[in-house]
Amino acid sequence: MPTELAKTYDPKEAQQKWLTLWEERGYFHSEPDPDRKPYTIVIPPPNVTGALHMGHALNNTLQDVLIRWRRMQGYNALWMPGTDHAGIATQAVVERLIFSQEKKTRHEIGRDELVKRIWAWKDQYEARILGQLRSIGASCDWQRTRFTLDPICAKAVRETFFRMFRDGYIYRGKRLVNWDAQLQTSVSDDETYTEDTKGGFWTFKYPVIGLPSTFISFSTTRPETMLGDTALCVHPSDDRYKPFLGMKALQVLTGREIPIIADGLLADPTLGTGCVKVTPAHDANDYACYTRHPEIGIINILNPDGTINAEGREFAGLDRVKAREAVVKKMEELGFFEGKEDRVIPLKYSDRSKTPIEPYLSDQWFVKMSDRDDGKPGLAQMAMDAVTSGRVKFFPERYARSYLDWLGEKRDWCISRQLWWGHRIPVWSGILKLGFSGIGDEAESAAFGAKAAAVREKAPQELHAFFKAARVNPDEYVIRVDDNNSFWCCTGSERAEKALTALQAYNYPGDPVVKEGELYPEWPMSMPGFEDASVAASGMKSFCEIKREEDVLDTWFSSALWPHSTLGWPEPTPEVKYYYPTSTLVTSRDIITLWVARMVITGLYNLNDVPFHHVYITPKVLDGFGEGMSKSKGNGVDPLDIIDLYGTDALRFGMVNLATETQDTRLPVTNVCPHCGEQVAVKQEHMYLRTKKLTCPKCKNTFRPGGPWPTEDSELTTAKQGSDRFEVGRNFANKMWNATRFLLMNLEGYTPASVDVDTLPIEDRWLLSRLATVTQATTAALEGYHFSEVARGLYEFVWSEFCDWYIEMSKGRLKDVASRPLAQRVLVGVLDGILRLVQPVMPFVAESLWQALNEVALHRGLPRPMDAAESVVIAPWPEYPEAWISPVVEARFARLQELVRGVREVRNRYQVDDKTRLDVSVKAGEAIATDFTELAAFIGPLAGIANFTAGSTITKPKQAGTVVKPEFEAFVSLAGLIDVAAEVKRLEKQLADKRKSLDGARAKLANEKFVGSAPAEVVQQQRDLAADLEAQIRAMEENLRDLKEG
RNA sequence: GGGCGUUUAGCUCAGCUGGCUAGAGUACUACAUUGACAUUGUAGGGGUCACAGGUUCAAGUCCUGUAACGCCCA
Repeated sequence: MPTELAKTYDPKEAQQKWLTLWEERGYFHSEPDPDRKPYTIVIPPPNVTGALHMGHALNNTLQDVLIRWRRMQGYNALWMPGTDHAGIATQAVVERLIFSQEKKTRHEIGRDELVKRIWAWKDQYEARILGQLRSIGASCDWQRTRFTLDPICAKAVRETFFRMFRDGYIYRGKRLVNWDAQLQTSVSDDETYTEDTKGGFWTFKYPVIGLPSTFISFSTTRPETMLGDTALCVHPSDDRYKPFLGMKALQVLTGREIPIIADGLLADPTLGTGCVKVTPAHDANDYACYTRHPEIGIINILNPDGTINAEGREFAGLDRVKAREAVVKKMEELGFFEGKEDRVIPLKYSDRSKTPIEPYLSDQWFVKMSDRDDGKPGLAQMAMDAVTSGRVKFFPERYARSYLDWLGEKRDWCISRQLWWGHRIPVWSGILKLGFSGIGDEAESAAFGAKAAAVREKAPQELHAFFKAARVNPDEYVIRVDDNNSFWCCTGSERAEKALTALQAYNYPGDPVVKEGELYPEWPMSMPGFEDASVAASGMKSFCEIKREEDVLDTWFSSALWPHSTLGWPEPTPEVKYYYPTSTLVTSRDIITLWVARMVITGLYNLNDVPFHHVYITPKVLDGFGEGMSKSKGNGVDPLDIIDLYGTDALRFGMVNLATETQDTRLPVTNVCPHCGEQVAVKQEHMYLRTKKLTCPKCKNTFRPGGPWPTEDSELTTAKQGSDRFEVGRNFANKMWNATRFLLMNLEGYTPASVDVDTLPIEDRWLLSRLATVTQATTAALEGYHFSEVARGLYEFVWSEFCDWYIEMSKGRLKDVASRPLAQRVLVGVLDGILRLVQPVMPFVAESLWQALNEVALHRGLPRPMDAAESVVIAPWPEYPEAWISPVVEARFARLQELVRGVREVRNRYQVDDKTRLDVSVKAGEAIATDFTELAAFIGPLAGIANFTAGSTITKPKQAGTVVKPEFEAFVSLAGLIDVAAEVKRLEKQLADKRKSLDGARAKLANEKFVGSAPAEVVQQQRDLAADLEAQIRAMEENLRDLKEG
């Protein structure tokens, strides 16, 4: 006999043991195999800045459920893991760390060193995150782990960029970005937050040119931007200003003359003076106005560090805050200041540096999304078609709309980021050496123009010659001539990239390198690896320098390729051929646009096929107060705390259970007192890490509440966090554990054999009918991504049906030599099915019990026994004959349950001890009475009955508790125990309820329209209901009369 | 401002194409403690399904509007 199971399930032991075993046996590894159907998921790569949170736990649990289920179904299941380099987030974290430790900025340590440091950070955090994923049981193919910045992904990025550049999808343009003047980079909208800030609302006036003593007033919250004003703007219908339209005003600080224009979208006649200034380069609305009126021009007044540039004339060099003061002062001196009021203004801040954002016009690279007129498909339209045609489906369906709405705008995608951490843009700019000062007479200008044209024509030819000499094929690069005396060269291969890198580093003899302390300058004449090309390089360099773009690509550019880059594209690998397109993507709704849409675009563009067929959007886990969890709010929960407290199975069950259709779900959290284990509810005032110390109401010790604290507290232990929503899963695991424990204790003499379902006793047929139903429902729920239904269905079946009823009923049979073997077979067979059904959700407890069962009953199963798989992870997904499902059997069993529950209720009402056996008689129709008599052997023990009789002519004994049901009436003799007054009261209340229901049913039936228009079966249902109720009411009235008389 | 979603028992949620005498878990109450399980068992109390209209024989479910909350986009 095997060792007996412990009394409770120990998740920690199981987690460690099975993770090791699964990994050793390579169950999670997948290789292309044309004979089998693949099922593939690529993980949404978590970024390497931090730790996993509840959202990751949810998202990855659901992916794992799908993968484990499909693997059992026989698919060649691949779950591709990896992490994301998360450009700015990671760089900002590391920069902040370096600054706090060494007081150095990134400019001081330099690009190469910073990137080196970030790689070190990445190695550390990637390991941590992958470890966390493993600990939640994720059955990823770890051998295939990728990183968005690794060489394989880099190749895909370069190739995609190159193709898009070549095909004219990538262009360089101006764009108003959110500029972080502290970090000196643009940040995306979702890296900013808005906060109400004390500010001012100034009113100034500009003189109208040509009309002496005439001024136009306007207000602004940012006076310093006046330096960049290029127009005044009023509403076209505003009569006050109509005479001024077409005239000019004087920008008094710079002396520029600016037009007075009308724009209905920008100016609001009801606000302030009705006139606004227009600063296209420093305000989003004004920029939009500029795009409608490009003739007004656009002037950038800021340096990248936030100081005023030369356009600001006398204010140049001032910081933006100082500039504001100076501008206001000057306007006051000039007499153009009209007033100021204090005002609270919503101001945008950078999430990374916590400094105010400046809207800033800069050169950026874009991917063109709109339709094209050259016959090539528009990228946005392509991705929209994939969804409208059904090649990509969203679950729940409604999310297709956010996807289509967003893509429908066809806004170009800004892909450049002024960062050092990321894929550096593979483009070199050519800078022509023209030797022109920019100041000269017309003749000089003309000569210059001619020379420039010649050089512009010549430079690309020289570059082609260089590539030829460097043995780089013409299809490995693209040169595009710019209209700004320069050209762009995009490289599409590693060799081309190396060649240009060498060319950039190569110093033409005209540019000697003078090293500090050395007497003679260096005159490098050769390029390592490209020696043959040095002559061509010299030719090129004599009139043209090249320089690689400093910017890197938006992180989403590399994540957009994830479904194919991870498979090795652009190489024609067997993986790309076999696993692409992948099956399902599981992700959160806030990145449908940022990520999902872009994966579809690149998938279609690069491989001419969608990246996945299904997109399942996960719910969002909110805190107990309905707010989204976030690091800054400090209201997140660490999944590892949950694992520690309740076990991984419980975490996973909880996650699956909360994944409902409505999507948002609250997770009330407690702090677990580190001293006594008491759960202390988290209150809203604890948010934002405001509460640093809590006292346990039970043991009075103090601790620090759980949260994403940046550092350890030397004095207080930090509490772990819990939530009673995970107790359900923990208890469920323990329930299965104990059911198995019971079984193993009763398996002595187990012999496997086939069972003939038709000849099985009622309780077996009932259980198998339920098992088949639940199996079908579970499979269907998984197919439709109804995760919560999976959890609920299995919980209900295992706990309420298998444990509460079937196992209880089996206890008697197991003691009887004759019925024992069959009971054992069914118990073992059903448990076998349960463990397989549960495996995707709760793999650790399932494996523990599977292995235990394998020791004593390896050969098992229904209807025919077979050798069980060596691990439940690779056991086949259950499927049972449709014929097992029997409504008749289930109805019969439901009646039995009704009777047992009724008797128990009477017993409880009179507080009769469980050990005291009661006499029960049942009055029912002939067929039902016979049925009950046959089942008496079960009814007895379940309800604690001494003598049981059933028949159609049974009369109610005196002093009996009564149970009235539609199909029968049961009498529980309670000689001497009946409390007449209480019983009368109870019956009267029940009668009132029944009469009310009956009135409802009768009203319906009396309504001709109902009888006439409702479906026949619904009408019949009401008739049956009314008849049932009438019979019950009659019986209850009779019982009531009896009581009152007796 | 536009879009999407939510509002059902103290709490967390089911309730899909209308047929409900509105469910589950948890919390609460009572009883039960030596043979699977107190991470348990048995039973009980607890809801005008946010509000107002409408459609329908019939509305928690469909439609319109209102309110509150959440998310996304401007």
